[in-house]
Amino acid sequence: MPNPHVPGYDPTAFPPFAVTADVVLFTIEDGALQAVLIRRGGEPFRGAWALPGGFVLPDEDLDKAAARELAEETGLTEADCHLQQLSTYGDPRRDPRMRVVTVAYWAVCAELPETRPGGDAIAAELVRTDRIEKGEVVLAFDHDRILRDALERLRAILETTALGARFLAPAFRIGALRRVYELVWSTRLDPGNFQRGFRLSGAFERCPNQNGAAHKGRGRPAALWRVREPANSSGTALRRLVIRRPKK
Amino acid sequence: MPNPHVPGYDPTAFPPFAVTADVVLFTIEDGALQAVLIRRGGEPFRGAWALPGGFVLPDEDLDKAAARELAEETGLTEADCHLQQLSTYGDPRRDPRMRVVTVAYWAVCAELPETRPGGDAIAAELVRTDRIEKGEVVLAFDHDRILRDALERLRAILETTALGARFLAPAFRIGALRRVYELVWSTRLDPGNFQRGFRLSGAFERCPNQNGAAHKGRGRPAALWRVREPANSSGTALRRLVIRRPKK
DNA sequence: CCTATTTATTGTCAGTGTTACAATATAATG
DNA sequence: CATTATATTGTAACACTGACAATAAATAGG
Repeated sequence: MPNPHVPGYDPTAFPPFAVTADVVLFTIEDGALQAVLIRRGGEPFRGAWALPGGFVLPDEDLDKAAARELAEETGLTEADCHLQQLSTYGDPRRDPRMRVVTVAYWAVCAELPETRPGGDAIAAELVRTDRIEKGEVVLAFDHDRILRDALERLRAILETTALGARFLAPAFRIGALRRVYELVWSTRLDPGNFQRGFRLSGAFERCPNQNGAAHKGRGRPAALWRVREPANSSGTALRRLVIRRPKK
Repeated sequence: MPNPHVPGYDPTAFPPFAVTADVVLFTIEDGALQAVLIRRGGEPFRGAWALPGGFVLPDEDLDKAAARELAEETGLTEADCHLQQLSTYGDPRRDPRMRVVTVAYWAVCAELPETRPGGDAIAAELVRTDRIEKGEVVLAFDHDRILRDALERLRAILETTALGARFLAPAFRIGALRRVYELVWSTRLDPGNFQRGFRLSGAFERCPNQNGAAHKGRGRPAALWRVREPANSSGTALRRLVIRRPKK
């Protein structure tokens, strides 16, 4: 079999590379940004937390592999979450057993199902990202690095897209979205200014049945909003949002 | 050999994946943004342009593989250019012969050497990116898509980092850097406003030997500048620059 | 030597966006 | 009905942007 680039070069002469897809799935629960992790049962790194993921199948696209692994380990379908490639990690010693190149993805979802479509319970658990950033939680392989990179990407992307809304149900209140931003950025945002940026962005629209669900709390009930032109297949083409992350 | 994630799963049962590293190298010549490409000699895509690249070695890091391929095909060392991972492409049918996952990189250099350190001539040639964007040039495999993604990344990154200076010699004039921006963004920038953004960014400093090389042209000679804290190993930590890309 | 020409650099100013903060509105709770 | 909590609107100082004008410094050509 000829080489795709250099003639006379035989790739089968090399020991095979394994290619995996790992997913950093973010969600918000208990007022904190959380990552979905799985506790390792076997060696190496027995008992450590690891990202959900696994081998890319011989005839499977990378994106599909990530979506499949995510579905298998969390029960989430492609419509439930935003899934996007992050980066690829291929240090020769990142897995002590063999050469594994992993294509890392990051994802955002509103709520984690308790059970899979099949019916059996989800093995995945939630771990607060602040605990990981403080180094209180041990992650297997180079998953700590991957998760930090994903966090950085998530924080950056919130600044320019309406992706923060993927942490919430399709119909949400502005205050809830503001709280998403505050949690992800670990900062405080002025409600009035957030409101203005939110409206001027043009990325959202009022829900028609605004009178619908009143909320439980005390104060003035907020209007329900949703993302404009939602579910355009993958949700990639979200409009530019103009909410700035404070300098300090 | 056990599976890194799912026990009882044997990766060697699969046909092997080949992993390659391909590089989109940008440079400026003849007043145009150019990409460095190689003309394919063999099938498939004989005669089409392709990105420089090749197989990752069994015990080689991805970044090192990209740097090695770049050096082999263009004679550039790591210090000569900024090299950064772009994205990974793994459609099962992207190479008709076998399953090849490619980790794509993008790079920026000031000047392409004529000969390799070894002494033999460089096979790589320059192709104007505008011709590729217009579809006048046929690229092999999915390299057209990769190149377009790299272009998008390059344009975005110029907005927030001082990376544009990597298109130039270590000591450069502000006007030359402005011309880089204008070429990459296909736009016109006000010299005065560019000057202000340039200085306020704090990313640059005057060269001590400012009186050094007077330039050839007619008008007032410009001062020479350089990037602050240059060559911090990889050049990743370039300061945030505040030059905005015009809306239209 | 003088003038035209070219590019660099500084200055200006209106328009616009941002930030911090105050004020008002609306409904639930006790 | 007062209290409370949140949503929403208003405002004024301030910073930044964009278009353009003005000045500075050199060279080329007569």
